This record gives sequence, C-alpha cells and structure tokens, in this order.
Amino acid sequence: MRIVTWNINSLRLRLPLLERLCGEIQPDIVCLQETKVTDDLFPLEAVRALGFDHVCFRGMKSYNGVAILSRMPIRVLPDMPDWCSRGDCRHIAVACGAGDDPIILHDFYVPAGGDIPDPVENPKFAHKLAFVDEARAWFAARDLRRTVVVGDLNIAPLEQDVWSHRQLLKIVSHTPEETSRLLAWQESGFVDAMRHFVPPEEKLYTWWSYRNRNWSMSNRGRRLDHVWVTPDLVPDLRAMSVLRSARDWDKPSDHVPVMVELEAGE
DNA sequence: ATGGTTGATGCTCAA
Repeated sequence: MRIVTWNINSLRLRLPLLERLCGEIQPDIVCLQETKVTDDLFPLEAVRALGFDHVCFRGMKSYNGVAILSRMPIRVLPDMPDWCSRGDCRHIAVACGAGDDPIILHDFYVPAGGDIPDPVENPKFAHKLAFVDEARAWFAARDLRRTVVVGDLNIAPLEQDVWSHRQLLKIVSHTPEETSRLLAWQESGFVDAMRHFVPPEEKLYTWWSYRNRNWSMSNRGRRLDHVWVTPDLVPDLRAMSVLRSARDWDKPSDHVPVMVELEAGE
C-alpha cells in the first residue's frame, strides 16, 4: 500500500499536479493538506477520474482543509477531537480497507504558528504549541496499533531536518519549544517512518520557501511533512521517497509529496 | 537586519 502525504496549497489550482503525481507513482492513498476549498466546491469528479473512488474531506474557505483520497474503501472515524476548540479543518482520520483489521490513518495540518516564536506575544504560536500538546495527550491516552499519522506538522524536529540548525533555532518551525513538543507527541507511540529509511545524520527536507527563486541551488529546506507509524507496522515498511522533483513542476506547491510504502493493507 | 513569493480573496491575511 502506497500512502502519500502532500500539502498541496490549493487543491483546485493544482489538480494537474495531483494527476501528474498519480501518473508517476500510483499511490493507493493520498492525504492532502491546505486544500483551501469548502466541501460544496470540492472537485470530487476530478478526483474520482484519477481512480480514487473513496474520498473524504473537510474544508473551509481560504484556509486549511484536509482530504483523503483512496482506491480502497475507507470509513471516516467519528468523534475526533475539535483541536483547540477552533472548528478548524486540520485533521481527518479514517480506517482503511474492508477487512476486520484495518489500518488507521490520521491526516494532520498543524498550525504554522506565525513569525514570532513567543506564545505571549504571538497567539498563533501559542495555538501551535497548544495543538501539539493536545495531540500528544490524546494519542498518549490510547492503545494504538496499526496506526499511521501523516501530514504537514509544520515542525522540523531534528538538526538535519533544516538547512542550518544554528540559524533556525529562533525561527518558527525549529525552536526547541516546538521540536521538544513534536518529539514528545511522536514518542507517545510512534516511529518516524521517514527516518527509518534515512539516517538522522543525513539532510532530509520536504519544503522549500517560495521566497527563494533558486530554491534547488541554495537548498534552504526544512522537513515539515511527516509519516509516523506504530511499532507493529515497522516490519511492514517497504520504501519511502520524497518527491523533490515536484518542487519544480509548473506552479508548484512549496511542499513536495512524501510517499511511504507499507506491505500491510493490501 | 531585511526581504524575498504565493494563494484566496477582494482594497489584506496567512503561509
């Protein structure tokens, strides 16, 4: 089972890129963030035409929005928390597969947190920290198995997840307040599936700012997008790839797709 | 220290 996570930064604008992604790597499941489309305007027919007969989404006007596109049956998990009581569309979760032992898949879009890394001065940063704390507590209180967490978590936790650890320590996405919280959430029951394949000593990025024309040459990237699995799924991990080439597609997202292949759930 | 770009929306905000 090939699972892709991608902050697509407007689904409607980038439908041709989604089509290209599907042609190149044929994912079974695509988890999107920042769809930026309300549910009544979701491009369901275009998504079905790509072979995804099973689709769920939660969107809002202009901001946020998540969607899961699947070739196999999925069912949305009910009674998920309204994180930080915002009514934001930042999370959707499904059970994948028709069998009686499905894979549970959570798709998250964690708040970016604004520019100032101070929760007193910057309410958006406070929201981000609270969101991650709440997620950690929720998962820590549960017995997890056959569970995958993916999404744009908007935090690059390791030193080699950013182009310069030293220069980014006070930049939102890599402050110790964020990285310690994200790792605490991860350690509540998950293994970092990307780092299962790429050792922590190696640079690994999934996002390059639009504000850098020559993004590839300067390569000032960050790993903001993640795939975590519960330990019982680690033996099923088969492959991982970061589709760096997608950053150079026509009208690209600033995030590139990340693919993880699992033996499970066939 | 600063500015750099993009998307959705509509005379600006979020990223």
